[in-house]
Order: sequence, then C-alpha cells, then structure tokens
Amino acid sequence: MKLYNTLTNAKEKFIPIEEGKVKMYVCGPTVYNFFHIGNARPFIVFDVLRRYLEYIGYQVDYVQNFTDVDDKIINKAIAEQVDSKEVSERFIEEYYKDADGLGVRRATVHPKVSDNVEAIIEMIETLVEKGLAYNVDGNVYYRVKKFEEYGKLSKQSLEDLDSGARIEVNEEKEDPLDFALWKKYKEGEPWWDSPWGKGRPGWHIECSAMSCRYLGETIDIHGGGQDLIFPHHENEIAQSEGASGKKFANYWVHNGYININNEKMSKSKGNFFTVREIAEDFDLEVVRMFMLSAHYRSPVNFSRELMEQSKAALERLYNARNNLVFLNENSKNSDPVSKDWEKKAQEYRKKFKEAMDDDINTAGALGVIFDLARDANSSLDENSSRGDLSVVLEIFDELTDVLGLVKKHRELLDEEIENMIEQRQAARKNKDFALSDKIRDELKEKGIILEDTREGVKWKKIN
RNA sequence: GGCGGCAUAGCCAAGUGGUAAGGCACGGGACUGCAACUCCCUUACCCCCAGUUCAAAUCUGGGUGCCGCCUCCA
Repeated sequence: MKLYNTLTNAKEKFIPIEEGKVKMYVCGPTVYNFFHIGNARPFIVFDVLRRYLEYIGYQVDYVQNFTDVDDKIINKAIAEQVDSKEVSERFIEEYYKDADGLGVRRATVHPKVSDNVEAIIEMIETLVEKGLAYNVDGNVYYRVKKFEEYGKLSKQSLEDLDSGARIEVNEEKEDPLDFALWKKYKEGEPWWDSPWGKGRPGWHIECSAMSCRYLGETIDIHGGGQDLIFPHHENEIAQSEGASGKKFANYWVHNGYININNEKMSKSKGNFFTVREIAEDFDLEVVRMFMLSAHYRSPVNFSRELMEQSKAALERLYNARNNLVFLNENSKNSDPVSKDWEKKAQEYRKKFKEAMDDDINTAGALGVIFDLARDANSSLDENSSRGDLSVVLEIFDELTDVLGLVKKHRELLDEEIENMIEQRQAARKNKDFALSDKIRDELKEKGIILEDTREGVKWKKIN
C-alpha cells in the first residue's frame, strides 16, 4: 500500500516498523462543543484507513485522544458556571453519539489529557534537562531554535517563520517562536502539581506524551487535518524527537479541508455545521458517503445539494443489496457458485484493493462497488443459483464493510406490517387498487416503502 | 513576502504517458394497474498557450483563475 507522506511530500510504500502491526495516532477533538463536519472528516478518513489496514491483515493499535484540558473548555465552563470536567465529560459522550452515527469505530484507546498529566510532566522534565525547554516563573516553554530540524514537516525555515511571526506580547519567552509546554495556574482553571508549581499542560505536549505512552517512541502513522501541520504537528515532532532522540512518526497523513462556498470551514469563521445539526435532515451514513466520494486529501465543498446526491448514491447501494438478499431468500436454484462469478468476485476484490492501495482512493474504490452493483442488478435474477447469489452478497458486504457503508441491514418485519402487505396483495389481486394504494400509503407512514417487482413485493425502510 | 494545493460533463468525482471509471441530475425506451426499484440507450474540444514524445487530461515551461498554511482551528 502507498500513502502520501507530508514529511516527504510524496506517496510512499507503507512499511510498518513491526511486521503485521501498525501503530497509529490521530489527533482527536477538543471536547467543548458538538463537533462540526470539518472535524468529522479525519474521524471518518482515518477510520477507513484503520479498517483497510485491518482488512489487508494488519493488527492496528489506534489511539485517538480527547483534549479535555484547554482554554476553550475552560471558557465554556466559566460561561455555564460549571466545572470544566463537567463540560468535557458531557461532550465526550456527545462525541460518541455522533461518531457512532457516522460509523466511526472506537479507537483501541481514547486517552484523555487529564489522565496523562504525569506522563506529560515527565516528558517536559526530559526536555528541560536536555536544554530544549526552560522555565520562567512557572511557565515552561520549548526552545524552538535548539531543535535543528524544526520546520521539516511544514517545509518552513526558521528564518521564514521569524519574518512571518507576529509581534509577541509575551515578553517572557526567549524567542517569539517558542511555545508553551506548561502553563502556570490561573484562578478558576484546572491544575496539577508539577516541578514548576501548580499549572496545566500546553496544547501540543499532550499528543507527544500520549502517543509515546500508548504506542512507544516511534510510531508508524500520525494523522490529522491539514491545518494541524503547523504549528501543532511541527511542535509534536520537536517535543517527541527532542525528548527521545528518535524519529517520532514514519508517515504523516493529513486530510484536506471541508469548504463552504469554497472557503474553509472553521470555528473561528463561524461558517460551520455541526454533525448534530445535519443529523436532523440526513442519516449520518450519508455524511460518510459524502466524505468518501472524494479523495481524502482534496478539499471538498459541503452543500445540501451534494448531500442529496450522496443520499441518492447510497440509496442505490442499499437497493442493490436488498435485491440480492431478496433473490437469495427466494431462489429455488440450489446450484453452487459458478466459475464465472467466482472469478468476477475476485476481480472486483482486486480492483477495490488496487484503488485503496493507492493512497486510500475511496472514490475509486466506490466506483468498483458501483460496478459490482450494476453487474449484480443486471445479471442476476430469480433463476440465479443460491451459490452465485451468496457469493455476490458476500463480496458486496466485504467491500462495503471496509468503507463502513451499507451497514444498516434490514431486520425482520413486524407481524402487523406483514399482515398489511398480505392484505394489499389480496386487494391487488382483486384489482381493488384504491384499497391497495391506501395500504401502501399507510405503510409509508410507518416508514416502509413497497416496490412491486416481477419477482414479487419488496420493501425497504425510509432513511 | 515565504511555503503548499487545486482546475476533468449541468453537479460531484476517479484516472499521472497509450487515446476519458463511477455517482447524481436530465432526455428517450423497456418493465409496471399506478408508483418505486431495475435494465438499455444518449450526454466531455480533460482552464489557456507553447514544448517534449510515435503517443499528453497525464511530463516540461509560461499564463489565468480559485484555495490553504505561515495565528486558536480537523
């Protein structure tokens, strides 16, 4: 498999540190609000990367943190006159609700900053000992110019950064580029004891410390949104490599932005939609479909129209699967799978993997699944063998599972609804179309859509 | 100013040297009591100019347009 590595600005063959295993860290949310669809992109993209790595046989240790100590959380807590812990715990719960809706699986570990302060302090101590950090009256800063490779991820030289740096108000720092590792306690803020007095961790250090604690000094893949490249990930490299003297991450993978009217969606611009808001109008699986229909590194525009398109596309996939299930349940042909379909299933699998191997080309992979759907729709019917039908259903589920799509398989119908369908069939037989249409409308009210096909009545639930 | 990305049909989008996947929408047809689903058919001077090559959407150079990072941000 090839992955685009921000460190080298090139697609590279993925080679894990340890054969058969992948250590992967992805920057998680700051839990002070519902997350927006810009935040949702990395959750979905890296969930797919993780699923694919597992699909091709790796054992993946996947760590995604919760930033639960932060200015924005503190501000929210003050505004609501509650404890900041209350705010972060609440939005961690809300995170899981939305993530579940998006089909994002739980990481192996979801560490919180507040549970890892000890590890953070240890790492800062190491940096201070090595002369890479300094304490000024209870605030500890990273001495950026001491880390020679600073800028290697974002491809910026220290001189460029110097000239671009805005005038610092903070006169404590030796250099404007230096950033905080430990922040001195202020009234009303959460705090921990440290060698430098009461205080709390800075933002960047948490990922370095937690990545090291849960995955070790060197990891395979570090992921996040492109906007984290600088300064966050640059700083992580400075901290982790400064402390360990070893390479921090072999592959840096960054997803592109979500735009609104071609402009970046961001909390500061206020032009964002939370996933929670979108859930009022769409099943969240549609959001996932939308995200995966473009390559993860390209910017995508978000709009209601595009959501409608994705919804229709997803619908097509569900229809194809429902047809397969229906035929499979009703097939009277018990022949085993044919050579033809055995071969075709392998070809679809191969093409799917080729797309995914090429830097997680989900749009290309979806194209393969749509080809499979069309093939199944057109070449399988009531005379097809159960052998063929089940092989096609298996490969369809196998491939859609990797993308985390088409997961809502229909359950058995209630007896009441079954009865209504039978009554309608009787009415149709008697050409009593007024009654049959009435029953169909009633079922629609209950969220069941009927389709009369040559093979019989099919039904599905409305999304 | 420094660094980086993008430009493919009405909309979305794959394709990095061999003659344009796929989805949505639109139009025509088949099927159907109607509808839905499904199927078939139809729909592209690959932003512009020049160059390299037997061959370029793909490579090189130059334009034009849009976006991002350099500051909290996925």
